[in-house]
Amino acid sequence: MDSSSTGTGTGGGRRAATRQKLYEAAVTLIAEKGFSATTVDEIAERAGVAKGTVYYNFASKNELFEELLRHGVGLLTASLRTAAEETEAHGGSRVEALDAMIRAGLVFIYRYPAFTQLYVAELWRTNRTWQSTLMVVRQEAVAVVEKVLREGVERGELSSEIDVQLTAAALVGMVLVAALDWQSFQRERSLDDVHSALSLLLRGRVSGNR
Amino acid sequence: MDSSSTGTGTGGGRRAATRQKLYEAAVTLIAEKGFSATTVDEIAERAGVAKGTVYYNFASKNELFEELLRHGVGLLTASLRTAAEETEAHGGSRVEALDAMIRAGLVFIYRYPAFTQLYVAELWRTNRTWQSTLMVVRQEAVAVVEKVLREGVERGELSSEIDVQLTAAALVGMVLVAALDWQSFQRERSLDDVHSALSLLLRGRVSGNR
DNA sequence: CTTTTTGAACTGACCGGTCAGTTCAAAAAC
DNA sequence: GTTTTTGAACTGACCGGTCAGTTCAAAAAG
Repeated sequence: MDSSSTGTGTGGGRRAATRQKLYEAAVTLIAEKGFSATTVDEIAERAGVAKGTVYYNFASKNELFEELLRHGVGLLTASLRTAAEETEAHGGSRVEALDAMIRAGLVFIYRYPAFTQLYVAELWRTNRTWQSTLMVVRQEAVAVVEKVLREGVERGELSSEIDVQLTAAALVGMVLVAALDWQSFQRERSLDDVHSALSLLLRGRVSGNR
Repeated sequence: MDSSSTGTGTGGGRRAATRQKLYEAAVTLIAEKGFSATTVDEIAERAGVAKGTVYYNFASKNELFEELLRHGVGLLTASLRTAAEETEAHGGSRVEALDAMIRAGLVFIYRYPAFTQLYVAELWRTNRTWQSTLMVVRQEAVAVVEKVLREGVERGELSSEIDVQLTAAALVGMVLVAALDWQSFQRERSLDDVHSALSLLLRGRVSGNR
């Protein structure tokens, strides 16, 4: 039993592969139409799998969704952490680490636009159904940004006036919305364009003060 | 005959009052549960109105939603424009105008959290149903920010390096996400706290460069 | 002033259709 | 031989939209 303990990886058994297919099918459908407008039959069909298989792999439509959330945010935080650590290893400043994380965030959204759409659409809902799951994964992701901000303040790279929590939220929002807008309404721009614009804001070079 | 010609306002006839009640009922329900999880029966019940009345006032559930979107974003853009104009009238800089608009945005989200949740949840969906409506109202709101940015660049207050469209998106995102996070996860903070944090970022005082 | 008429606004029971979730015997994969 | 998948059948609840009928304030008629 439990041959799928490794979770996602390609090495996983048949089971893991099926779950992956279901994730991919569900994420695009739910991003397009929302959770409750998406039917289990549709998910199964797009995944090329029988409906019974969905219920063999997940207890319910709800649980499929919650595990999808955990799965996706796990990928994001891993990516952010890597970006921060690599900057660290190369002796970069904390501002450079934040810059690298912005880029990592953009790359993630570029690769998984559907997941990002779905996450944004659900995060601030007053709904009790999966809010606990969402709060946990959100905190996991935000904590990575907060940590780097705190380090920046300690080292004197960042103003000690800043409110770490609120600034973290603002930075995340900046990246999230700029990236989604880029994907939805300004497809012609390059990732570098978007990254430059955000980098300018982060480094305080928009209003050319002082 | 035709006593309801005035449309919305308080002076409007019975019809306008009913529509207003339906907007208020729909906005909270849809923010909580999403569009398709919200039933017309629920909306009618919360508005204290019979189901038939919904269909007397709106062609469909869909149209009710679209008019709700237009209504809400109309309020927002009016508020943003006022903030910008008042700064102008007092001889304030364009950066101060942006700052005032950030505040106006926060006040709006504070007053209409449900509408904001719903807007964010729907804006970047790949759904074709009401995307045209959403694109129109979004453009209306973003244009106000872009205009002030452009003026700032012309007057030399803002760096000419900036990309107006992307920076506008980033600023909007910053406000949107910081405010929603504040409302959802950090209720104890004051509006001034949030405003200060965002103002710092706008004015480039986070990374104390130069 | 009183009676009658009008029609916009509202009501709520009802209908056709849909969906999540369950079950299970049999096949396929390992 | 065990695990996983299949796919069809079934259920019971729910939902968007319809429509025949009701209400009532104000206009028209007397």
